[in-house]
Amino acid sequence: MLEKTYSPADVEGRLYDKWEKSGAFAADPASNANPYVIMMPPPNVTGSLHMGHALTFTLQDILVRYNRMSGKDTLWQPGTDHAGIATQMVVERQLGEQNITRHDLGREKFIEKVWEWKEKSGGTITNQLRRLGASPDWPRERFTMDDGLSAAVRKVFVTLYKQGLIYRDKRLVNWDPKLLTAISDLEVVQKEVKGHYWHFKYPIEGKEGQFITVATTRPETMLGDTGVAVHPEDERYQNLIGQYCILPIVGRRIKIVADEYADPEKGSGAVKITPAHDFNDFEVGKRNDLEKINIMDDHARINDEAPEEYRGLDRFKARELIVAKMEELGLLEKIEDTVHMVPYGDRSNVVIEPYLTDQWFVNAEVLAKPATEAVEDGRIKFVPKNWENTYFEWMRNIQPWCISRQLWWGHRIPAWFGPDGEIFVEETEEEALATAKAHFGKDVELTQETDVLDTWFSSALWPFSTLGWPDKTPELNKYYPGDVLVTGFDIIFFWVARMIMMGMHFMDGEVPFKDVYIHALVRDEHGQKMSKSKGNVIDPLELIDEYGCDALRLTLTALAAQGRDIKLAASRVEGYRNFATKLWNAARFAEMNECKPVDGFNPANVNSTLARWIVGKTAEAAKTVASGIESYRFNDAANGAYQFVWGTFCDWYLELAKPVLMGQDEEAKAEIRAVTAWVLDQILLILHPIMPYITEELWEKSADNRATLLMSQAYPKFNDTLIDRAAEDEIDLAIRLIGNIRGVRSEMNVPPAAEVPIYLVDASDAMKAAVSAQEAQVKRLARVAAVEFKGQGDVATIAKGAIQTVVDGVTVFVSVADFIDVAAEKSRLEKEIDGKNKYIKGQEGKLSNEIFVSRAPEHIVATEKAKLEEARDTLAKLQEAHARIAAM
RNA sequence: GGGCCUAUAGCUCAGUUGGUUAGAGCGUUCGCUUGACAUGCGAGAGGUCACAAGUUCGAGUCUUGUUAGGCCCA
Repeated sequence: MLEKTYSPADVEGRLYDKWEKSGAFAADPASNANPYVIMMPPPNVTGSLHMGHALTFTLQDILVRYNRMSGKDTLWQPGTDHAGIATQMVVERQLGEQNITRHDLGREKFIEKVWEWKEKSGGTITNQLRRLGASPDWPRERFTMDDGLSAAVRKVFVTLYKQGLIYRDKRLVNWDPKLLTAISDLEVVQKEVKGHYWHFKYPIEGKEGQFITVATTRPETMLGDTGVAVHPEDERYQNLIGQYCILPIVGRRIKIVADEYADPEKGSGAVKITPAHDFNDFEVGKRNDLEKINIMDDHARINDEAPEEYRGLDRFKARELIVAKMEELGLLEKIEDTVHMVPYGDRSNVVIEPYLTDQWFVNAEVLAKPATEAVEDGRIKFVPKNWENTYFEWMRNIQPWCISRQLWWGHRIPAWFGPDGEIFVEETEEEALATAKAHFGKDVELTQETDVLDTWFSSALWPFSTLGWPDKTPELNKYYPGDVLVTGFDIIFFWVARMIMMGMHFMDGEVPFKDVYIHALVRDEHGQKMSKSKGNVIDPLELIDEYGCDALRLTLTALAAQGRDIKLAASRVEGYRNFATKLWNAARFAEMNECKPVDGFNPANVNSTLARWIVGKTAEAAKTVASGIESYRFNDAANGAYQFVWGTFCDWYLELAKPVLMGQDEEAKAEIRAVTAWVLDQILLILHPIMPYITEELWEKSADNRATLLMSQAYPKFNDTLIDRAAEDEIDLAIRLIGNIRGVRSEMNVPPAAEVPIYLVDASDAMKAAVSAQEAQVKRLARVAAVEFKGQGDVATIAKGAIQTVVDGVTVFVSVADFIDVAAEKSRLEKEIDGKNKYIKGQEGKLSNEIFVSRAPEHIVATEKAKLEEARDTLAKLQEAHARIAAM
């Protein structure tokens, strides 16, 4: 006997172990089945499960479980990425507790420590994924620093280098002066900050007392100024173009150049140019041949290029001193308050410095071209489609991708420098030495590049590196390209774009996946982004503990409508937990009534109307849920299942089945038992991708000996011939009748316990047959003592003490005797008559409009006419009823 | 400044190609220890579909504009 409520904590761990040990998660390259492949975007190895993960992995798991049940050879490739900066920071922090820095250890020892950390703590997120019920092929789990994946990284690097698509260059990069590494544009967050515009006067060379005024938000960079730019058409400065001014404090002679970058509307219209410390100035400097002077070291302290008194100072300290000095020199014209954007590192949260260094770059423009085309011509589809714009926007303006990082943890760049700085790029040191020997004509000593690669460089290879590339493995052959990439929009640039570029370049132009499903962001119930600092983070594991994994999964699925963020409140999860309880109790009811699956049961062969009706509804529900999942309309799938289970199966079918199950007709009882068990099984199958635990548990418990796991069963797919219109008509009529009776009873305050007779006047033979067939059900559910059919002649007698309602044009007298309140019944009928009248007026207006009748499609006109007729019919009956009441 | 998105019941949201009297969950009101379930059952109230104009026989749905909010990029 099932317990009264479902207790997730007791089953989840056990079932997960059972699944995992059974091997049911595994792909089978040797099978003949068509593949279905999702490459799990590898979470950060330092990460722990947050709500965004819960959503993305729930949706992926739904797709995977559904396709696996649908007979596909399914590969869901799990793994984690090595998260260069994040992981290095974690381990450094740990060392810091013992007052050790990574420099104390040295590179090799430090990396050993990182691996130790990974072995010990790197499994956190994958274990949390198990708690979510995720079903990837765990034995195939990969890590971006694996030997195999590292070999792929080297191969890709060397290939791109030899193709001229990777190069080393001295360019401005985003430099993180705390982490001491370059970071990508995408790891920089622009923050609005209150600051100042300092207006400095630079003396014009040879013109005593003449100045040109420039405004800056970063006074300290003036130490690196090598020019002043004015707009070429700015009349104020025409005579100064080509002249020089003398940079105060430094004393350098710098040129005044004409460049359209200078905005005549802004400040004085003249702008100081620091090519080595500003991205825009870098371009201006290039156009005007200005010198690039780097005035900082990698900690963003002023270096030896600057006058002595500033050397070694932090950039912000230098700022103060320079402003003070300018003021002292009488060259500070004014200070304005302003609000401007300042770049911060998303990991370190310090101000990022545009910094001139040697770095390695990928020529992304070349790789982006085919990757853009693949989306343009539909080989890759974004769902929802509008994200394609975001993708195009970025791809068409793509910048060189800086892939080197000044870290220790990561793939060390396979480049070696000869004694003269000559670069040798090879997959191994031996090859590099050999190439160098050929180059120099003798053995030389090489030193390897100390930089490592951006983590995204290796994760971009994930769709093929995990399958064994560059080896031509059976997996690579079968599982590339994948079916869909599921991710959030914030990762389109990091992941999607780069995976497409790399995939197409190294897999003969073949795309890495056909669909990209972009899901929402999970926010708190007020629509705020969840963040630790706001304290509004909801921990998915806590929700799982409290409400069960299935409740969380169903909640996220039901809320995952396309194109809208998810606002999550615990109360929603509670509601869906109640759904799990409901399902549990339906199964419990079935168990109590001995509804057990019958071998060889064929839903097409059931006889009773009720059975035929629920079989048809089940077929419809299976279709709704399946097509929801297939079209990535997860909310439709969840709501369709919810509606069916609660609104149809529990609220109506089980209630209608009760008279049979409690009755004496053994043959009818046997059929209802069999069909109930069958429907319940279908429900478990239909719901399994969304709610894997409770369904598996009920599957196990609702029959004596299940041969296989639910998760390995075939997903239900039915023929529409199972839908029986006649059965639908009969049951729907019964439902309408019961609904109407309940409605008027409740409105007229008839005590719920009172069982009262009803009379149907002038019912058609068909209606009589249907109502008679469902009499027991109507009696039970509408609390009716007896159902009788009467003619017009009986009306006078039965009207007494009756309230009246009209169902399908037939007046139903609900004989409530003493409970009747004539005045209330009269006004109730008047209200109903009013409503009908209003509707009829509208319909008449529509149908008397000749243009509507002539232009609207025939079937629309026909249905509108039919609706009008029906309303008129009902109105007439209601008016008669009202007249009778009024006469009392 | 450029781009994208959103505005429907008190709240959170569905509403795929225009066509029933616009739906759900939560909340709320009334009533119920009805033999699976009070994590429940039954019945109700609650909407000028942001605003304006247009296209159309017909607009929550399409077009344009306005307002408000959000996100991305500069």
